[in-house]
Amino acid sequence: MDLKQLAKLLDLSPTTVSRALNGFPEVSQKTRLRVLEAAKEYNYQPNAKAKGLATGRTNTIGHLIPISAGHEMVNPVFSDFIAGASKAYMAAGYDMLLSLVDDENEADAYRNVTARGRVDGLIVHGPKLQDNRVELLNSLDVPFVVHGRLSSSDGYSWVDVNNSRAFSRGTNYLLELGHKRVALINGLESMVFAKHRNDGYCESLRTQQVAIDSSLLVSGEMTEPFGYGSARRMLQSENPPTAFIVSSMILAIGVRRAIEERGLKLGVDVSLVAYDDDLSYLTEASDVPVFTSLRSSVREAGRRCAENLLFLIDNPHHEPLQELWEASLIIGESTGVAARKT
Amino acid sequence: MDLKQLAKLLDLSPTTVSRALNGFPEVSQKTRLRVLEAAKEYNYQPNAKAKGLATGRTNTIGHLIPISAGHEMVNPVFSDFIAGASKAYMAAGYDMLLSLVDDENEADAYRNVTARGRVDGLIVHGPKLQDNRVELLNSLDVPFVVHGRLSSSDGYSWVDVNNSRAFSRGTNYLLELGHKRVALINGLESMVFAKHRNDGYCESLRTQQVAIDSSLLVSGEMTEPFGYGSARRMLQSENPPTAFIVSSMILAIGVRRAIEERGLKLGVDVSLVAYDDDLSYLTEASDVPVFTSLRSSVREAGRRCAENLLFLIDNPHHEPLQELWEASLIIGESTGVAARKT
DNA sequence: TTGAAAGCGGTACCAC
DNA sequence: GTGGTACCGCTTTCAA
Repeated sequence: MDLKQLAKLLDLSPTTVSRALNGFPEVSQKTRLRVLEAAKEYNYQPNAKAKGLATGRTNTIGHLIPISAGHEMVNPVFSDFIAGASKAYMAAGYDMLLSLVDDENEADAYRNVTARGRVDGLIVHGPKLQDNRVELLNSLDVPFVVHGRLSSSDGYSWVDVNNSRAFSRGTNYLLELGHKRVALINGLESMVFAKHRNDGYCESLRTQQVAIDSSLLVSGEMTEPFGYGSARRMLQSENPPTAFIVSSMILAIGVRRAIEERGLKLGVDVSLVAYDDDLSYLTEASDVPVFTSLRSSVREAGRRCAENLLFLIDNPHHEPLQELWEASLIIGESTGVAARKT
Repeated sequence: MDLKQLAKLLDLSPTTVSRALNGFPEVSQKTRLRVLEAAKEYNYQPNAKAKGLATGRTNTIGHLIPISAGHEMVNPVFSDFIAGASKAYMAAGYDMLLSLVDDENEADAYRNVTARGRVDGLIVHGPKLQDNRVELLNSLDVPFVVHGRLSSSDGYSWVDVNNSRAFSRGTNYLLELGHKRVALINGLESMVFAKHRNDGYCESLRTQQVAIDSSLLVSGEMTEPFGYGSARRMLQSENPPTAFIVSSMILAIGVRRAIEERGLKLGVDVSLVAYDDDLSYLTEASDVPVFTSLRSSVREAGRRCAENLLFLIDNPHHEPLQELWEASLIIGESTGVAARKT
């Protein structure tokens, strides 16, 4: 069922039917109702390609998700982010175009998707310290919102959680428990979020006059093996850490296993603060301090990015939207934590 | 830069340029080269909407991912599946349209996306015991491939891993270690994969003449809290299990924690077989039998689904493609396992 | 308030 | 081998 057929059925011109369907004011109430009713009855849906061709819009947002070229890892938090964004798009009548691209083809992927007119806007995932995507997208003249920040925070739209604050609080928390040797198991050094987390950790140690021991500081792929291997190595050293602050749930699984394997007891011998864990259920089950998940807040970040982008699409000359976001990251309120005094 | 401009620049008709670009044979080698070169130079990309409108194709595959309406959970394995599929699409020049839909709006979402002509085909995720999507999609006359199977395996295309076999092997493995009380922590009862896993588990017990104890059998959302709560309850009972077979890595995290909290030692007091864990690194680090990850095989499943679908799109009247897949699920080769004799 | 007709940017038939 | 032209399904002037 297309517009023409529907028009013929109603004995109206396609023009009028289109106007009625799109809520133009000049259509009489009577015809509008007739049209809407018929559209519903015949389950008419306008062809997206035709509509897009005519309007220049696609009602589609592109998400190009970077994957580490070597080991096609996808960060699992993306699924939560995507879930939040998808909801916003659905509500606004937008679709989501998803592509996983490896770093080498990234620029081409952006050029491609815009040149072919597939999207009205883009979400930029996984900003890195060396990142030219903002520059590229500005030159392509397409609206976009970055999830996270680049090395500079100026001149583009972004939504970010306050990673440095979260990690200084987490570290403070462990220091207050009496720990002197707090290890940081972090994400890849090239990622901005990891730098921010590292900054927070270091700042906390500096403020508390604790020397930074580089042997307690690692960065890597957020995988269970990396968490396990790093923690294991540290725990086997002659001067092991008594506490860990860890950058993701996946890493934390590995860290826990290393702790367990070493015969140490979590919360007794070793403390652990994991960044994006979902340990809320422990509040009922034990007396370790525990706060709720980052998963729901990543979903919220997805929603915010999406909504900001949709706004920017409708308001092309608006200044950049920037949200630094504390929610659910404040230790004592929501970050995943499982720790106990040594 | 559009076709017309490019044609004018080359002093050719749009027709010829289009033909040259699309590899039609009747174009002279000389013009073809000129055209291709110019296209590259001006970074010409055909407008996807226009092309789609003219050809009736969209070069887009839709993935409608069901989310449990209540607690917007996204199964994290989806990100791996998506990664595999995305790669196949990329190679074939297709894009992926992703939408998360809650169960109530599912049928509408399928109708919508097809009626608006947004996709050339669909991947069906998360088949349930009660599922009318195959029927619906057949009536909508759109190519699709199911990841998994419905209650019936006939008359549609699917790619599935042999869940029942994987779980009977896992259970057998535990029984051979001497366990008599093996608990199954499974996914939601409404899901077909959970039924298949349950079938495998039960079959193994039956074959080994071990009575099925329904108190050792639970189904639920694949979350850490559910795994934790279930394992905890079982371990506290007067007749606790000595081994667990668990339906996902996320569940296994919870189960491990319950074991640990109880003061039991994994691999000594209790054995655990987790279905989609990534414990490959343990092979170096310990002497428990360990096999590699399901994550990479879910990625592979994504690739297979995608490739089968693309084939079906090009061969509309081909009979259904059906792949029952053992790879990486055979205990002793690849399923995530961490267990030890009691 | 309604309709005719000209695009949007390609493809594909038909003639040359 | 190449070009003219109708058309894909919708929106949007312009005229009535």
